[in-house]
Amino acid sequence: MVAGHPNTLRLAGEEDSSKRRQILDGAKKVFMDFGFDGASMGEIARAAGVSKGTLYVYFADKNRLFEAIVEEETLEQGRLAFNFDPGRDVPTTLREFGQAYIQLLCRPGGGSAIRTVMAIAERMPDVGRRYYENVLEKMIGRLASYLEARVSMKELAIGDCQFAASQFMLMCQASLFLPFIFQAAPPPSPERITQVIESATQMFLAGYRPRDE
Amino acid sequence: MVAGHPNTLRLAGEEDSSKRRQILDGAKKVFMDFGFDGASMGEIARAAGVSKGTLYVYFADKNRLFEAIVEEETLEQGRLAFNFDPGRDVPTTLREFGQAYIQLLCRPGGGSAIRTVMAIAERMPDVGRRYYENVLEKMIGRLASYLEARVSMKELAIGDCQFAASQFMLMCQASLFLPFIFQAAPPPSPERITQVIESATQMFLAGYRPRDE
Amino acid sequence: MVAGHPNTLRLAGEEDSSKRRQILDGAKKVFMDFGFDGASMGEIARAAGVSKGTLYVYFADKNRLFEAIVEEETLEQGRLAFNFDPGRDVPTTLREFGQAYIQLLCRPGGGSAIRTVMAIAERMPDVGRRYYENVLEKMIGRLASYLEARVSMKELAIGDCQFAASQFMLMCQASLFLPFIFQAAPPPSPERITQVIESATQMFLAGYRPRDE
Amino acid sequence: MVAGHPNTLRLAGEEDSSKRRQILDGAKKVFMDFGFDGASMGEIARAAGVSKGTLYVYFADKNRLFEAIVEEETLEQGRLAFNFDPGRDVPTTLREFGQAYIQLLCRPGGGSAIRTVMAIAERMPDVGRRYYENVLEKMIGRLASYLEARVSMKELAIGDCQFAASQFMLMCQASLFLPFIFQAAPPPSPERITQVIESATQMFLAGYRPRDE
DNA sequence: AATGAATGAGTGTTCATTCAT
DNA sequence: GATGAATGAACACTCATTCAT
Repeated sequence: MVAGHPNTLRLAGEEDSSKRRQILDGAKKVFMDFGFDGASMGEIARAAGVSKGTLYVYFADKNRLFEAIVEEETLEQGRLAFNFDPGRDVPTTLREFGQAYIQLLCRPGGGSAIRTVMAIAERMPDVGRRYYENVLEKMIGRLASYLEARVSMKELAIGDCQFAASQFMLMCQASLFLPFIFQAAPPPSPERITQVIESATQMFLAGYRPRDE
Repeated sequence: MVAGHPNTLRLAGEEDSSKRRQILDGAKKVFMDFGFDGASMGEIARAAGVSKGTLYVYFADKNRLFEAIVEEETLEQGRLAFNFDPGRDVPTTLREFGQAYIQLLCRPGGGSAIRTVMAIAERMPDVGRRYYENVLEKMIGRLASYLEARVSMKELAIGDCQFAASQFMLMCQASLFLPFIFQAAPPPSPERITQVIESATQMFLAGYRPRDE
Repeated sequence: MVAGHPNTLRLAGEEDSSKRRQILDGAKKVFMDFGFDGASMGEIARAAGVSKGTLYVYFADKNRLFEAIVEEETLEQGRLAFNFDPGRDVPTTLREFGQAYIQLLCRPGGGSAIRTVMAIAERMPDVGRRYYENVLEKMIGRLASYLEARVSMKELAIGDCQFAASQFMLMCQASLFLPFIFQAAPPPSPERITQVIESATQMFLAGYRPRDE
Repeated sequence: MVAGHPNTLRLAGEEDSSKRRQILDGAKKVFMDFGFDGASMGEIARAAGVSKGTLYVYFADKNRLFEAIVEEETLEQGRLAFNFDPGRDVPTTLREFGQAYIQLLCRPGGGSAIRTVMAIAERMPDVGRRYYENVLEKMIGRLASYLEARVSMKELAIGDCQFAASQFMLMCQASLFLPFIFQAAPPPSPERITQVIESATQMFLAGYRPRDE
């Protein structure tokens, strides 16, 4: 009956129709602010400035709209550029990456994609998995590649670079992300973030600096 | 108006009535599996083996029931004992604590308290804050106290033990928690956990071992 | 199964058990304040200081409890004594009766039996009818008897005394009862009541004074 | 939040949408038959021939729907035309007005607005007050104006015309309204009404006819 | 394509009533 | 008799979804 929703027909690279764009923008705001269950299609329609019916012209149902939002966020965050020039020195690279990473996690304004996706991951495992793989794992992978490059330059001594990358990223979160996501503290100040990342960098270097014999 | 639900009258230490216990157990399962919004009072009643009406005999409303679940989980997790004997050596203490901590986070069986609380923290900030303070912050604090003891024994050189504790705990999660919570990987094997914690311990010691001059 | 509720077994004149009395008192207050639907059995139990279960020991259900209340109120108001001594002069008798009647109707403190019964009369016609017959019609009848006595003394010229009594009573309400019951005005002052009744009395006398030929 | 229900947007004079009209008609019937509490939204939906959800498209909640019904009834009854031409003689005017008034009060078909509003007036004082002011008080006022005109023509001798109007209206109810509203008697026959009003008219004239010196 | 009126299944909650103690 | 824990049917209300226009 439904011959296919517009979204399923879109070719890669085709630009969104303005209505579809409107909907995605409105829905993103509402989903991120209220979570999947807390967001109502009516609220989304209002936020998008379209009628409720129009939502269903572009998206088969609420799930699919949500998935589209997460997919877009996933792509966007997956596209984030970091300077992983293998020629750059390790401390600088780690510091800059750490900054960008924490800013992604602790985005002010509350509605954070990561929380929203975490929340629903149990009921929509594919959504969670894809977000993890395309954003976080990918980020880990890119950092890991950089680290490998420096390992082969003998500047670092790391057994499992993928794992080391993950370690670094989590250290960057220390004292920042959990209080933020549990609403136990206001978003951290830039100064605090800098301190934390500096410490993570030092620790990382202390742990993975090649041992002089 | 209502002079108080049975739960508000319970004395400390008084054991739960069996019905109340049943409800808490059923509700915990449903809330943890489906999240606050995804859980319906009907489903909870069914899971608890009581009628919907009975739910409201023991809890004023869905929010209060949820809060009671989280409170209980909070207390239970906050009561978790770790061996922080200041006389024990650092590597052993960190390893054992790390194991217990990761087992708490990555509890098999899906429905995890931490995810459920995270998910709702934006709309129920008090619930989120209390969980963080009474479980995670408390755990950090206890590890920090231990570290301080070892610092004064000159075995560690740490500026901010609270922060260092947080760093250690996050390192323990490396490659484990995020894939788990995003449903991107099955719960990690005990061996994998041991490896990760060993690495975190080594890194921690490398970073905070006192420098001989 | 139920061999008969205590109330159905009570002999006339037997005094109420204290529990039954408590229930009637509590229920009366709650029913008069909130109406039949607005009153809950729980609230009634609380007001009566007994358990909800006990309500059902004495009364088969909410309807029967309500009927008992109305019945009691009916009897009580039906027992109200007025001085209808046929020897007393008409103006005095009318004035005094009018006062008592208005005080019955416009009882301060809100919860008025008459409103409560009116409200439910469509759904419980028997209750309404019995209240009307045993209170209002009876009152009309007693006034009518008095009037008849004075008619036979040639002091009044009335064709239908029953109807004339009804006319007098309604005139006494002029400007008082409707604003009161529609919450459009505070309960009338005693002075105002006196004026109104005086006017009703004059009008009545003007209308039913025997015509001298 | 919600920018306004359709009803709030209606321009004066704009005719009701057919659905809105259907709902008002169905709800009126159910509310008048069962009272505010006795009426369920499901029953109203059925009576109106719409779905429950549709009720909430047009009215924010049950209270608002009820208020709209009463408001409409209020306006309709407030618009009732009476011939209060100051040139018409008093007995005719009173008789005709009395007829119309009693027909309003004792409308056959049971469900009477006046009873329904009375019943709820304690819990919804505004609704009660507005009904009284816009229907009954207004009617009293119009009769009072007519009486004043005749007073200045020396045809009547009345101190307080507002009060006299109220007296007349209540006398017209004698033996009619209370039995009707308490379900103690079937609606009165037209002949009976005529008699009652004739008597009220006579009494009124007897009381307020100017005294010849 | 876009609308928005309409739907009805589902929600949280209340409450008259029952019954084991 | 008296209790109060427990029930489940009913309620007001929400919201994802449909469909005639």
